[in-house]
Amino acid sequence: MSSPSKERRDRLLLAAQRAMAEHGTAVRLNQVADEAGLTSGAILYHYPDLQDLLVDATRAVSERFYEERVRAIEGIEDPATRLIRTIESGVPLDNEDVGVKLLCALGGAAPRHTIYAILLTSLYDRQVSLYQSILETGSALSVFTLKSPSLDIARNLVSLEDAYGYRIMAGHPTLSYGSAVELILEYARLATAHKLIYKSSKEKS
Amino acid sequence: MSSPSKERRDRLLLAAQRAMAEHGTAVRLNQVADEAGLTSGAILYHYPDLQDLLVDATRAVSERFYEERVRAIEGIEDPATRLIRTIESGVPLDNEDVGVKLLCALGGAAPRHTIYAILLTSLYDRQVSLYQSILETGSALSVFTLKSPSLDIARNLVSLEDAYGYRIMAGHPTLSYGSAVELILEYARLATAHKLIYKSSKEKS
DNA sequence: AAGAAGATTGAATCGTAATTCAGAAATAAT
DNA sequence: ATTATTTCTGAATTACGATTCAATCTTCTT
Repeated sequence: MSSPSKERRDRLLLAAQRAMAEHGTAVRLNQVADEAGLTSGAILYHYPDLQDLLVDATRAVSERFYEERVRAIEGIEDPATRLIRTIESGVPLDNEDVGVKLLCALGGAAPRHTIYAILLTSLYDRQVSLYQSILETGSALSVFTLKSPSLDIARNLVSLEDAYGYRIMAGHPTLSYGSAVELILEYARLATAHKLIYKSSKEKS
Repeated sequence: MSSPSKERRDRLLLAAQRAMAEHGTAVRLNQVADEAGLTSGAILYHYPDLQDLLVDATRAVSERFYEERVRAIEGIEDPATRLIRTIESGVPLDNEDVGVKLLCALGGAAPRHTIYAILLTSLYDRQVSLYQSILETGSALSVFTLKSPSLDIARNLVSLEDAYGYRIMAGHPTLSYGSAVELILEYARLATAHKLIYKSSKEKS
C-alpha cells in the first residue's frame, strides 16, 4: 500500500486540488474520488487518511504557485521589469483559477487548522523574500530609490496581491486582473520612486 | 414558529457566529446547537434552513464590524487622526478575534458561494468608501496631498488591512497588530504625503 | 391560577458518507 | 503465457448528522 507511483500520485493530487477548489477544505472523500474518476476505496488504498492527501495536494499547489512566479522572471535583468512581471504573476486572471481558489480556501481554514496556517505563512514569506531580493537589487543598482525598508515594501506588495486575489475570486464587479495590477503598481511606484511603465505582458508574446 | 424574538434571535446569531468562526462555513447544525446550548431541533424550530441562519449571522458580523469602525472615529475632526484610527480599527489584535475569524472563513468560501461573495464584496466597498471620504476631506483641507486617486488609495488601504488580517489570524510569527498597523501606515504616508505620527491609541485611555 | 402559545427536548427515522474487504481487473515480472 | 503484484471495485457495514414529531417544559395572558 501507500507510496503510489509518481504518476498515480500526481493524478490523486490533481483530483484533490480540483475537489478542494470546488468544495473547500471540508471536501468529502467521495468528492475527491469523483474528481479522480475512482471510488472512495481506491483513494483510501493510497491515502488511508484523507487529511494527508489534502495536505500533500496543498503543498503541491503552493510549490507550483511559487515556482511559476520564479519562472516568470528568470532571464530578466532589469529590476523594474522584474518587479512588474512579478506583480503580474501574483494576481489571478479571473475567478476560475483553480490554484488561487484553493489558496483562498486555505486562507479561510488557516485560523482553524495549524497545518494550513503554516503552509500559507511559509508561502507568504517566500514571496516576500522574492520581492525583497528584487527591491534590494534595484536599490543597489540605483534603479529604485526605496522609500521604506525593503522588507516592509515587499510585505505590502505580497499583501496587496493576496487581497486583490481574494477580491477577484469573489467576483468584484469593478476589480479585474488589469485594475488590480495597476493598483499594486501604483504603490510600487511610490515605494520605489520608479515609473514602472506597465506594458501588459498579456497583449504580445 | 419562525421570527424569533429579538433576544432569542441574537442568541442564535451569536452561537452561529462562534460556531462558524470555529468550524468554517461548512459548520454542522449540531455544532451550532452545541454553541447555543440547545439541541438541533430547537435551532430548526427557529431556522428551518441552517443556511438562512448562517447568512443572517454573517450579515450581523459584517454590519457590526463596519459600525465599530465608524464609531471608532466619530467625533474626531483631524483627518490625519481619523485616518490613523481607521487603520487601527481594521486590524485584528490577535488570532482570537471571532469576528475576523469568521470573515476569513467567508473569504475562503466566497469563490464557491455567491451569497458570501456578495456580502464580502459589499463590506469591502463600504470600507473603501469610508477611507475615500477621509482622504477626500483631508485633501480638501490641504492636510493630505494625495499621490493617487482617492479611490485607488482607499482600495489599497482596505486591501492591506484584509491581507494583514489573514496573516495575523494565521499566526504569522513576526506580524503582530502593531507591525501590521505600522506597515499600512507606511503606505498611507507615501500616498498622502502626511507624516501620520502614530501614537498608539492602545496604550492610553 | 388556569389556559394558551411558544420553546425545547429526546427518541425514532432517514439519508449520506466513511470504512472495510473479498474478489476482479490491470499491470508487471519471469 | 503464467504468475505475482498492484490497483481498484462493489457490496456490506458502520458511523454520523439531519429531520421529524409527540410529549414536556416555559412563558405569557387574563
